[in-house]
Amino acid sequence: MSPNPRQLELLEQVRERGSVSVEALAERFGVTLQTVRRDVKLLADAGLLARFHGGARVPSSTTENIAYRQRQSLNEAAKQRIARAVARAVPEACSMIINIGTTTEAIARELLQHKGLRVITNNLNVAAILSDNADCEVIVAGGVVRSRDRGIIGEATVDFIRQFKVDIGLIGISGIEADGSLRDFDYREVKVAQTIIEHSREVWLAADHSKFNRPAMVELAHLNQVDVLFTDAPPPDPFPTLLAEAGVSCNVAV
Amino acid sequence: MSPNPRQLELLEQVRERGSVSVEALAERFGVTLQTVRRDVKLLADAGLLARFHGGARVPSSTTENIAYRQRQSLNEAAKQRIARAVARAVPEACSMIINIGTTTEAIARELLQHKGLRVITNNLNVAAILSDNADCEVIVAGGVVRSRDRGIIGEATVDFIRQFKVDIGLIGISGIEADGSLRDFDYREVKVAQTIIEHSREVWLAADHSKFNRPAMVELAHLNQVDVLFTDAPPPDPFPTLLAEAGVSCNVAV
DNA sequence: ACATCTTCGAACAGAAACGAACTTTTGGCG
DNA sequence: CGCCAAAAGTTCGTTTCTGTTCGAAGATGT
Repeated sequence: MSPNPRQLELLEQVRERGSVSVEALAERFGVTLQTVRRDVKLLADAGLLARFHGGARVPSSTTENIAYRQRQSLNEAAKQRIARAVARAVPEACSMIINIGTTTEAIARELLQHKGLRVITNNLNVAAILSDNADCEVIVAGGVVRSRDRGIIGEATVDFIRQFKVDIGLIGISGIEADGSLRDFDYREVKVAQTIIEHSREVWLAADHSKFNRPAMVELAHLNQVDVLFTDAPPPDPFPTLLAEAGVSCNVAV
Repeated sequence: MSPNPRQLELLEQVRERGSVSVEALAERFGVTLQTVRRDVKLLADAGLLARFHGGARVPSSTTENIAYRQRQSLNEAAKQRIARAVARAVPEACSMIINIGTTTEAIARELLQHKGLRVITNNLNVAAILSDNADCEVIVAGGVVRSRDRGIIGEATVDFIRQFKVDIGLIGISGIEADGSLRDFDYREVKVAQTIIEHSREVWLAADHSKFNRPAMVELAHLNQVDVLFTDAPPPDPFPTLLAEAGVSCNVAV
């Protein structure tokens, strides 16, 4: 089978929103319900999506996973903008480590056209996305898979990442506090992120505006370990000062 | 093949716009539809673009992936039966290593209801499937991701797997020859499979009937390293004798 | 459990796209 | 100028896609 653009976009729609009704899809593409059903059946048979009475959704869907997908569609536009800005800044043929997070997944999608990348990641979704880029060597870190977001964490993951040293370490986080500390919720994920920072020549942080002043439990790092911050809106006080003191260049995506 | 200027520009057009209709291309170049089709066919055969009914688009390996998915639907019923048989045989709360293959993915789906499993895999798809089982610890092996089937292969993968010793090693293969040798196509995958065999207390082989007498390049192992064979039809001669000699118990799924 | 409203899927028909075979044009080259 | 080969155009039977219709299957509310 060779899927046509409509079918590919259908897939994208479903992946973006988690689930879409047949009717909405028919409307979107200006075709009849029956045609959408045919497309959906085709893609479902290929295992690329799952169907339910009235529509289609992403194939994997525990409750947790859906929650994650929904979080993914939160601030979707902001994430997209950040992702594009990051992708523009990434040179061709460089090596990177990319960690867990909905923003980093958006970035991975934007990197599909880059040539000669070598990407190490502890995020199954990032690995799956980038494995579609024939001109990108994807290395996935070993370790325990967390079902919530398909992140790979744990001691083994840390050991695995230690083997490398890359040009760019790209991390997403849960929160930045007013003292300049970067924080996350899961202790084991923090360990991985710290290792990524240590093994990157340059550290890029991707965080949309909702992350500023958002509290999280575990301290991961401090702003002065970061080289570039990518975000979607000018940071609120006191962050401009903090960023300047820490020598972080701030890239606000428009 | 030596593409003419029009064909080169056609390629460029497709890459720029993602996908273009045959008609638009014909218009663009002032030639007939048939000529465009000839060009498109040529470029598609060379793998430089993918075609769909009505036009052409970039050969995103989502497409290759779909080809893989379709292979998955080949002998689907047989694989499903094998998968169910394997799942019935897997005790609760055991540890396993599962390798690459469409059959092993079907098995992963059947294991979604098992409790207390600990699964190590070098297959991103298996990892993704089983991560939906909240009561299953999934460990993914680190290494290079092969875009064709999202298998993880290479030296790092071998090293990673060496850390473990599990109850059951579950492998799928490309072919079993009449001398009892198990074979596959990719050298690096074979290395991984060998390591899995070494680090499993018991080796289970899943192979549908199409695998018997199917030639493949690289020798992976021999039947006498296998403890149980799961298949969907009684093996043809001379395999019954071979299996008996090798002490392999054969489980034919009905 | 029943009635009702949706959604689904099979079957058919018209339209569009395809591919094979054949013809025409184009551009050397003796 | 005439010949030849390669590229492009033409024609036509075949395949693929899409919309339509209608009975079956699935959801929903009482």
